Amino acid sequence: MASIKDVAAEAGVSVATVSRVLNDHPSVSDDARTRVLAAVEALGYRPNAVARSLRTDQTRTLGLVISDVMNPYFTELARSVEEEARALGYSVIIGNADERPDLQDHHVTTLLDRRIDGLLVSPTDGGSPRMLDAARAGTPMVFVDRWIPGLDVPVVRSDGRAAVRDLVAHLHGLGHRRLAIIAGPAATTTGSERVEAFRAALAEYGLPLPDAYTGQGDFQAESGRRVTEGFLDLPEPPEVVFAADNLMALGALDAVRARGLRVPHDLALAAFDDIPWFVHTDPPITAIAQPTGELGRAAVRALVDRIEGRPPQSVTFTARLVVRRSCGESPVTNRSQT
Amino acid sequence: MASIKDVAAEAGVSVATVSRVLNDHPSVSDDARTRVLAAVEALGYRPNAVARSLRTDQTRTLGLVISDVMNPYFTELARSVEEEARALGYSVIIGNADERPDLQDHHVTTLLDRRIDGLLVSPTDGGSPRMLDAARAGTPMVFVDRWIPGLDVPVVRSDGRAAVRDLVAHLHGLGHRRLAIIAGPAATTTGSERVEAFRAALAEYGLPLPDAYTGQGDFQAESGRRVTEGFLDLPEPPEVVFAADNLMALGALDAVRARGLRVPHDLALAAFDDIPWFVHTDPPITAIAQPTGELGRAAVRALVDRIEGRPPQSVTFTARLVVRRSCGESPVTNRSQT
DNA sequence: CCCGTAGATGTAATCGATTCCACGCGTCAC
DNA sequence: GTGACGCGTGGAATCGATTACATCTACGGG
Repeated sequence: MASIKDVAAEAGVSVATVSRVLNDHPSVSDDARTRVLAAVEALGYRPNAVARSLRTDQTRTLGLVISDVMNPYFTELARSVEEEARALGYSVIIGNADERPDLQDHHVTTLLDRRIDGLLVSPTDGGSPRMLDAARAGTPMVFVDRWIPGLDVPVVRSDGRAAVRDLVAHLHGLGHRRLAIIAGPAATTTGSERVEAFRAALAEYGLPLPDAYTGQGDFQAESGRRVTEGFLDLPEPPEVVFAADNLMALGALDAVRARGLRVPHDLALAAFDDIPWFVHTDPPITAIAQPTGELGRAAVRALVDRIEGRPPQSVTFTARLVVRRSCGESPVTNRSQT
Repeated sequence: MASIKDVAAEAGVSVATVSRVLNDHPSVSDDARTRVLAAVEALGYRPNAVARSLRTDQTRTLGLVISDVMNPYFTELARSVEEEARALGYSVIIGNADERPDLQDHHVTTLLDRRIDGLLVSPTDGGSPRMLDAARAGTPMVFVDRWIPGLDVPVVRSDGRAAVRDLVAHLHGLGHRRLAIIAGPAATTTGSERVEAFRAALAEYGLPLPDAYTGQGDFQAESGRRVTEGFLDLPEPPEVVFAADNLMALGALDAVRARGLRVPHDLALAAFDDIPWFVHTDPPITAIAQPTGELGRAAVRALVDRIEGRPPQSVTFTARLVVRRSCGESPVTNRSQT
């Protein structure tokens, strides 16, 4: 593969001049520029990004560490992150942590070894040592969706409290009184926040959230199934199950079906995180939708601001309730579009 | 950030010795090794992968260029690719082409500029110039799922002909005679192959595949919707629609619903590419399932073989039919598990 | 006792870019 | 006429690693 030296030789100039042409530095004669460009064309030369990175100490690459690529929410997040990054001239390397702290650490380490310019993280746990070190050492970093308290790292996320309140109002209006939740891991902010929001909203209606109605999940479908089975085995099962993410809602749906029961007739179901598929399930699932694309784009902008020396900003979006049919028929006026 | 020089100074040895310890070269004294390791620990030193790559001319990184990350089939493929690559000591950079040749080119260029060790591609079109150049220039490359004829590049894919035959048999057994297909872009191998397989299978039953029943899609949901609407507007609409990928099937489902019609009662539906969600749609969708995980892993192994100097092998897996309820009730004996 | 050899280590070249510094030359102002 | 200045250019240092080659020491055999 041709190097800058070959181009210089071909054009009859020094490597310095070639470099100047390539980075369009002002002081290059038209003549030299033309010859260099011709040589570049003739040799099919492309600058070696590795060498350039070594010298300039920047890779124009962002790392994105997410908890689970197979979760459509994160897939969409990853997609929007890549799009915005590309628009700003950066590439993205995605690390899939699969909700495992050890994998998360592995990816953070690898990304740091590759000297990525900045890190976008949706932490799986309370914060692995590697990540904390990196944050404290000043690696440009932004948390997205989930975050770790006590670190001076901007957070881009969405607030679901209002939407959870709307959801509980909707459920209460439908006559439901025994509401249960499948929570996410307590170590994640989204895991605990959603439970708290739900509990608070219930309290407004004077409803309790008994321990028996608080199942512990891990954001994966299987845990949704397991917890839901537990609920159904209760002497007095809940009337509604609220899953703290979309995958667990799917597991819950499976569990209900496996018993030959029906949603919403025998058990109503709602989920946090809306995804396109929820329109097509039987029945369509009522969910709380985050502006996922906005989230990803804002996170990238914050990170790039930080990298390029501008002050980065935390951003909080607002999630909203999308009513479908999985909680029972609702008054037409309360109906959102599919 | 500490460099190898700092470590050398701290340990009181030369950088050469540090490098030897790090790459566990045999001729290093125990004493030196201990001191170096202590210095590494003390400084929290991590080798700079960029510098290492420049010198050794290998990045231990694979590029994966796929057509659409949001398509669950490709998401799963990407996930299995990353897993296998990690197991073999490689990282993966994913490029999402969004079925756009220009984006595909952009990603191939960027990946090549970064001097990735090898490229895994599921081409969007007949082959962009950049890719053809790279293939001919000897860049280690493997095609996965889709491929470009006439290139000396191993192909890892699955053969759906038998499954398509099974599908047609299933449909014929259910009494359907007017079968239509939503094809993918003719420029992609999967686009044209699936139509051919379908046509051939129909021929075995003496059934025609009229042009009116051959809709042109682009592997995206919207095209499935559009084509299906066209079918429904026909004086004699088909009884079954076979979508050449999962997203177009979803679009078709939407189109049927939008007219207040029902699947399979008014129009039966089947899809190529099975995904977990098809179990949960209303009705569950009959699909042809590829061993996606196997595909991804085999592709990585082939590519790494090529990179490390072993002869790479093309691999073809076999897809299989998974019968659900979207084509009508079928005899219990013919029922696959969900 | 000396030489050959093997093991441990250091010096320096190298990978492919960027960039500081110096140099030559032409132009312009005084 | 000359000094100052600016432009275009090239030489060489540099980024952080790897590795060929040289050097030195110790040890064993003849």
